[in-house]
Amino acid sequence: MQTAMVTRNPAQAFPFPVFAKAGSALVAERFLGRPLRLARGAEIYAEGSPIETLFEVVSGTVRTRRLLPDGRRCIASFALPGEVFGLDGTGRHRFSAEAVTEAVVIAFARKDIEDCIGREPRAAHSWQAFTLRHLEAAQDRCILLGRRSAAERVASFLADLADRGQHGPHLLDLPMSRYDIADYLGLTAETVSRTLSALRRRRLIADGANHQIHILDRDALDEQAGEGDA
Amino acid sequence: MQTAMVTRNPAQAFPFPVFAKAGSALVAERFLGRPLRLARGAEIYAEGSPIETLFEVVSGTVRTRRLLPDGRRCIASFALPGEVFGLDGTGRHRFSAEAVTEAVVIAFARKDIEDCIGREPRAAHSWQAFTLRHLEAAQDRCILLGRRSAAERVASFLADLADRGQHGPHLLDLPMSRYDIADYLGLTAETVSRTLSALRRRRLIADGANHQIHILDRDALDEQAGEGDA
DNA sequence: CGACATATTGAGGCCTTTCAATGCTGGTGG
DNA sequence: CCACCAGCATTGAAAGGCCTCAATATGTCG
Repeated sequence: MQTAMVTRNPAQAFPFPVFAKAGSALVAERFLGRPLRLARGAEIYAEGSPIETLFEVVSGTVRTRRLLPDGRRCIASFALPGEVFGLDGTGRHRFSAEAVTEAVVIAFARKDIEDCIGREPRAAHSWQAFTLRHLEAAQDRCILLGRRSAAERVASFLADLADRGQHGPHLLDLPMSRYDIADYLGLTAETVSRTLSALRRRRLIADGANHQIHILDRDALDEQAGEGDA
Repeated sequence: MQTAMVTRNPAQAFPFPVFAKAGSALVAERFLGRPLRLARGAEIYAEGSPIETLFEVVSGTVRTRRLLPDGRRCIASFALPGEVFGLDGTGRHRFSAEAVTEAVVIAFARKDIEDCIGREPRAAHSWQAFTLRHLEAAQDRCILLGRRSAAERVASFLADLADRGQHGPHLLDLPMSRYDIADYLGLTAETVSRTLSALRRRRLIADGANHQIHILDRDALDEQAGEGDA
């Protein structure tokens, strides 16, 4: 259960401050970033802009996404409170980042982090593990997108959000639109909507107030998600 | 063109020895790994086994893949000569690795590499960039799998292999089976076969001897692949 | 050369998409 | 305070792309 959570949620393994788990208190104190307050829909950085900063979400939800030339959109990740985003390339951002809801994020200068890595062996190690966990998540997503049905993807998404969220395994926030979810799962908004309706009909989930979802039968949901992986 | 190649082919950015680009000759010499000769289909490591080694391909082709509980298979990557594989998790392998063809690979003790990272700031930096490039590739693959048609996926795959291969941009080796390609692209073997036939019919490609493919119209193939990304 | 795995091709079906209409909700201004 | 508006969600019907099942070709290795 614990390990599954880590796999599902690479970013959360690094609670604020970013390097808290670097094994060095000194490190943690170096990164007292600058907090940003964001309106709904606000762009945090654009695709193609140079990478100078990493961000940690304090409150709200952030999405990173790319637009294809023909207008198709892909969402690479949603960042929840406590998670880090901005790690999407070596030199320039290969995705843009926008606030899904009102949000507060903290910016960390990437330069500072890299300097630190150069000086602090344990930070380097920790940072490496952090990146690897993101890589694991991306690989799992490839499997989800390549080999799983719409029903499995949506169930898996809900289970993942519940595990990453702050309301326990049976309640989750779903602040993003059906279109965002669809772009994240490689589906259409209509299919997402239909799949959610089917889950409601089967009494696996129920709607709550404020875009919340209650998971009524977590075992059945996990089963529908395809048992553990992804 | 050059940058596109790097994006497509993260592993090749580190030719043998693994750390040749670490900026430190000293580093390169530390990793004189042990060469392994592999028969066709031989397993190099199993899913779930502890990660102790990283591998560089000297000759032949290697695949990393996972089997889902219900028998569906996913291939995470193909490693070509000069490329590195084995970087698929923090503690245990989350994929297995097998030789697609007869192959020679060189094993590097991960422990040595991590020790080195701790001691050599430049190695840490270099390693970090290396991992990030793998992450970029995985993210691009998510877009490929989530938002592109069968025709785009296959064209993109061929273009990618040509860029990574050693015969220039108009000739490539295709040693893996249609099933392997299908499991890599999130399709079925039949669809891959049909798509290749369509490309042949349109004179974008032609078969060569020994599982080679000639790219007759590279521009058209890139166009079919969806223009640059992926 | 023969046996087996792999590749190709065809026909039909299913799942997801597309197109379209309706209902809902939250924010805004009269 | 309420009505209106715009965006989002839901649902339906039809189409399309990819998959499944099946048969036939090709090639590869003993």
